Amino acid sequence: MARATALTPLGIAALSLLVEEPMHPYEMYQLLIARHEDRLVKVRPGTLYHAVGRLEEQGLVAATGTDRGGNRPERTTYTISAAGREAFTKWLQDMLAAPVNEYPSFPLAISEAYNLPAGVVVELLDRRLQALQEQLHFLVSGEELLKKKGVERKYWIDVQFQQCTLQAEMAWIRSLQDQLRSGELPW
Amino acid sequence: MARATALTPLGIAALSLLVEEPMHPYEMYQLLIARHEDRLVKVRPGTLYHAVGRLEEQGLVAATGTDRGGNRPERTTYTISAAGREAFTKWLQDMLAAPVNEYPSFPLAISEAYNLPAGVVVELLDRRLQALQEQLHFLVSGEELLKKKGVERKYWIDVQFQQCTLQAEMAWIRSLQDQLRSGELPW
DNA sequence: TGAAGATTATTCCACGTGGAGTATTTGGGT
DNA sequence: ACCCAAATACTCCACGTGGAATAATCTTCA
Repeated sequence: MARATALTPLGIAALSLLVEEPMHPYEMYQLLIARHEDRLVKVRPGTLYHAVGRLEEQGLVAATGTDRGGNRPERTTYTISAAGREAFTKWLQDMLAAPVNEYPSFPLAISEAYNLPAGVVVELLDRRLQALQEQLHFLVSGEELLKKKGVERKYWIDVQFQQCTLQAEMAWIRSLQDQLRSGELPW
Repeated sequence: MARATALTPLGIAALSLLVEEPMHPYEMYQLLIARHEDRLVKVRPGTLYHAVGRLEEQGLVAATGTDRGGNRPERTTYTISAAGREAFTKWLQDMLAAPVNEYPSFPLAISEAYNLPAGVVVELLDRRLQALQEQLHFLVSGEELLKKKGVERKYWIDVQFQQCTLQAEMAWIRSLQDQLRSGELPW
């Protein structure tokens, strides 16, 4: 029940699963992958075990029973505590209400782009646009699948958000390319 | 001259400064703060020294002379190497050409938002909008200052990029709020 | 039947980060 | 002339991450 160090995204993902029902870390891992949550959180087995361990130390989850199937290593099942539910909703509220700078590296690359010749920058951004286009297609078809399956929309609003920001980035890149090609932006 | 582990953003910022001229870590720190580069990279004195140390181990920079002013700890001046210049432009090209998922936490928060009542979500997003509005103002006034000072535009295109993505996020949030308020999106 | 490979389930270690700590020195006020 | 605060210039430690290692069991195809 050590001091409350800030919750990590993976810790949040774990708590979110434990809100549904108690489970053991490896089951969390499988669920996160199956649900494609790894699009939103970096999911790595090693990190997950550490994350759950820390949640336990902080008293947000508790180990409740350790069954074993066959002779495999025994699986420890964890259950979320009242404090865990509280910390989870608190994190959620904080993250929705207050933006935090997470220092993505594309803006940094953009700001250093003047170190390269204009023509090269245009060409590199072309490649980026292609990759972004693919991501967009992926998101759109994913959305259609979810719609077809009849999954309630409130469970996948993040897909629309990602589409929205993706399109904004693409539009900006195109406009920069135009300005570089036309010479409107002196380089 | 150890193996080439991936360059970190702060390492890139350091290299970028050393492209201009040799200097010692603390001068880098001052310059990064003075130029407000800490908007794009997380700049922490401790981390900076480590970052430069690693660059040296990788042979991307070299310590060239250690003067001392007064009786203060001696300052080691670093110079960028040919390999350093190469690694720098390579990073730049890679980052411009290929998007990398950096797992920002707002999408995660969005995707978990269904755990809160619709009314609360709307209210939390209101607060977020206010904060984003302030950031936008800050960016716009920063832009005006740079324009007034006559700084060439190629040195601050990142400001426009940030404005663009900020506005996209705000627009999306407003549309989500509308859908929640009107009940168009069942919660 | 038997070997190869995937799956299950977890531990361990090397690395980068960031906050706190340290020690000197300059500048500003009284 | 003196004291305090800020700046200068770094070092160190605790923590989170992620990739590799481990080891057993289940599947699959010849």
